[in-house]
Amino acid sequence: MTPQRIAIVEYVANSLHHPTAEDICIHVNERFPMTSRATVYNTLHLLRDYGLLQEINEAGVIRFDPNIRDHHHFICTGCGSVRDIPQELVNIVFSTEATDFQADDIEVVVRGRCVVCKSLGNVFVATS
Amino acid sequence: MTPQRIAIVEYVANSLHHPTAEDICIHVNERFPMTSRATVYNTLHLLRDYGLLQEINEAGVIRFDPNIRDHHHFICTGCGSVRDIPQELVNIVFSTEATDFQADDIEVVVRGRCVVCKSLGNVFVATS
DNA sequence: TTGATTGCAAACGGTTTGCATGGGA
DNA sequence: TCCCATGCAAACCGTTTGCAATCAA
Repeated sequence: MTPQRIAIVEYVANSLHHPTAEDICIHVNERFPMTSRATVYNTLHLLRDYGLLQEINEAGVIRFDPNIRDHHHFICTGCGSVRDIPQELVNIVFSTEATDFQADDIEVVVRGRCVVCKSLGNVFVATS
Repeated sequence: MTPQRIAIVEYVANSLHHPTAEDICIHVNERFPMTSRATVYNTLHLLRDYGLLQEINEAGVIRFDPNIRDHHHFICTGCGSVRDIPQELVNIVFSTEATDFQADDIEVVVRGRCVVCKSLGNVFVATS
């Protein structure tokens, strides 16, 4: 456990908005300048391999989610933010009779507008 | 409508496995050598803009799906293939009372092993 | 002649890798 | 001493863009 790793873990663990690797790089560098991308990615992949966080790939960009319980995701089409939806709120009935594959995991992604973007009338804003 | 465009449309329309842009490039070049990536992407984006196909982004790679009806996807963790799941097979009950966002679209991704990988015992094969 | 389509090559952005350095056990 | 985390830079891969050549109307 090095200072850089602690900073990465703390930042991801305390974030509610599923930061991208780039977000994490920027914030860790505010506390520990000169922290390289390699270190950030290396640490995040270790955490993932140990099952301490989830990777979610949204539109080609990997985001990191400290919530490892079964849950689903809401993605705002206004501001690009990603939030968790507790498993309990989503009830899926999936008829497996007509299928020949073995289902190991079901992921639900809900897209729409968050309360802020809804009130602001944001319809689409590039996530740059 | 140029020969290249017709080849692209035919290939995507007749494919059941949701080809990537690279897959499409390779197949179109078998019929029309020298077809450039720019042409393939350009045509695919046109088709998408006209609503004639869907883009699905799986693990950072864009795949193209000629099925534009509402449906969901199964992704095989053995061979990486992607298949459609008809809307009718998936029944989602989503309680919106506890949420403050506006849900516009729900996407379900089922991961598991297809019938072939199940019988071959494939657990994970890199999709290269 | 005009506009759209094409091929090429370079740029782009996020991610991964190779390698030398340096600190801790 | 050995191992492993680190920083840097380059490579990588899929995608996008700029531009000149070409084709059809």
